[in-house]
This record gives sequence, structure tokens and C-alpha cells, in this order.
Amino acid sequence: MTAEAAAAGEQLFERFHRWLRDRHLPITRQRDLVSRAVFAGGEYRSVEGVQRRLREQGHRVGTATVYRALDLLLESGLVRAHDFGEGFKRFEPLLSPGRHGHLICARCGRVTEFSTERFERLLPLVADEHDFQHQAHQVEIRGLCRLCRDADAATLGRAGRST
Amino acid sequence: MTAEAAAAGEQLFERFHRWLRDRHLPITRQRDLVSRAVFAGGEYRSVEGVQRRLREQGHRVGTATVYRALDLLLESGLVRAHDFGEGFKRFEPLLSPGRHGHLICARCGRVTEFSTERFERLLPLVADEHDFQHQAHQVEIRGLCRLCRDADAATLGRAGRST
DNA sequence: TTAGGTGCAAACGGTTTGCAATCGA
DNA sequence: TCGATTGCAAACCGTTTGCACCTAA
Repeated sequence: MTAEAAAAGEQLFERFHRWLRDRHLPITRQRDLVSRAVFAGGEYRSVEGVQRRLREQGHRVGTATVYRALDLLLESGLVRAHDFGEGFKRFEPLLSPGRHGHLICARCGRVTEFSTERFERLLPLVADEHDFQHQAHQVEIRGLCRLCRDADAATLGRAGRST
Repeated sequence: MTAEAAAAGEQLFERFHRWLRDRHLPITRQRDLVSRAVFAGGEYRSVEGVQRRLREQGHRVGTATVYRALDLLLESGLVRAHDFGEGFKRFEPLLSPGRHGHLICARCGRVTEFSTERFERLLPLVADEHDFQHQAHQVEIRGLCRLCRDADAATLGRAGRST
């Protein structure tokens, strides 16, 4: 799984290189670093998270530069932005666009992916019915993850009261 | 339709009153005004939009108070917050929670509702499969609305070039 | 050589907070 | 009366921008 994730990240990195080259945009040290940080699996990183990771690796990239590199990544379609209600955005590497949705725990904020295979046919159809040309979609479910539910149950058992 | 919308708004307003009373929270002039402004049909208002509407009606409510009233409305479950990528949030009156999704035009930002009836059974199931307790969900489709598509086509016809 | 990128610091804009005055129940 | 709310202004914080300097091609 880790090897797979690394390979996927590497593939995205190369696709980004190609995308830059195709439009004669300079390939800079900073763009390499930021894209690698975003493509490195494990989590959807925030701007601050990208900078933290790079700092840990001994690299220094200015905040504005991170934002500008992310703009390019978004434009290339290799990355998608999310607002999970934390007050900042997180960026998701997009191996295959729009193949999954997100389960978001209302209590702890943990985000889990789920397959949206069952919806992939339906959503473009819905767009069509409303005279929209479908480009992308996003499916989110909010609820309580197992851990938070268990924690709640424990609290209830002890105090006999919810709030 | 307008009469219906007004009736719906009135019902939400009364539900909010009851919700406040039930938890012994003061019913203030400001809470009445803000909730009515949000519940008034037609559009999903932003904080600034709420204030503008109230100002037009000759009322003055502080910004912080609008935010605090909206927090209560969200907590009551009668209102849902959206981030359509405009840099601020919009607030949607929730007559019946989670019965529709949103089509968002990638070009002009127009938001259209669509029925999510076809998904209502499926999504709680998906949550269950991932050990989540389903609370709510949100389905969004991004694409081009009819008008923007036509405008694009016209431009292409004239200039013969896309960007 | 040079168009474009970078980093800094200041500006921005939506949202939150501290606090004295005020209000609903 | 009294705890909660309000409004103002300042603080916050993620993001954007202006500009002098640097760098990929």
C-alpha cells in the first residue's frame, strides 16, 4: 500500500512536470517541492501542512509561493481543493478524478473515502436534466465515526445524559 | 409559489422561536430579524446579504450579532451553511433537511437545486458500510449552465478559439 | 537574455473576540 | 433583578498582492 501510494505520487508528479512543460512554464525547485508534498500520500495537506513538511525536510518555501504552486496544481486538474469546515482548505491528489466521496466525522473531523461508483452514471444524467453540462461532482456524508460513537456511548453510560 | 415560500419561511421562524424557548434562550429583536432575513425565500443569503436586507428595511444589527444568530440557526438544524467558493458562506433555510443537492455553474456561479430522492436510500447505506452513523449528506455537481454554454459557443463562433 | 518566479512584508476580507452597556424573562 | 445578549472596535488568520531580486530555459 505504501509502495503503491508512492508510485501513484510519483506518477502525478511526472504528469505535473509534463503539464508545465506543455505550456512552457518554468519547472522550479519550489514547484517540485510543493507538488511532491501534496502528492505524498497519507493525508490531504493544508498550505500550512505543506510548509511544515517541507520545513521538516530542511526546505524553505515562501507562503505565497506555496499558494501559487497550488493554483497551478488545481488548474492542472491533478489536485482538488476541499473545505472540511476547519477554516482553511485541504488539497487532495487526484489519481482518477471523481471516483470517490468523503465521509466526514461531525465530531472529530476524520475524513474517510468511499467509492462513488454507484453514482457515477447517475450524476451526469441529473446535470443533463437540468440543462447543465456536467464537469465534476462531490458527494459528502456527515456523521459519527465508530470511535466517536463509542466515546459517546461510554459518556452516556457514565453520566446518563447527552448534550 | 411566493405565497408558499412565505408560508414556509413563517413556519421556520416559528420553529426557531420554539427552539429558543425550549432551551430558555432569550428571544430578541435581533434574532427575529436575522432569522426572518435568512428564512425569506429567493436566495441563500450571506452575512453581508442579511445585513444589507435588514439595512434596506431600516434595521440596524451589528455584524457580530448576525454571526452569533446564525450560529444558533445552524445549531437548531433549521439552516445549513454552504461554501460555493465565493470567499464567504451562504445560509440555506432547511424546510426538510437533505432533500436536494446543488448544481453550481463553474462560470457564473449560479446555484440550482435538484432532487436527491434517488440517493436518499443509498447514502445512509454507504455510511453504514464504513461504520459511520449517517447524519446528513451533500451532493454537488459542478458544470456549465445553459446560458454560459451558449455564451461560450457564441464566443467560439466569433473568435474560433477557446481559452 | 528575459519572461516569469520567488520571497518578503504589507494589505485584505471574512470571521471572532473582549468588554461595557443594555435587554429579555 | 440578573444572567444573557448586543454593538463596537480590535484582534485574528488564511489568503492575496506589490515589488525588488532571482532563475529556468
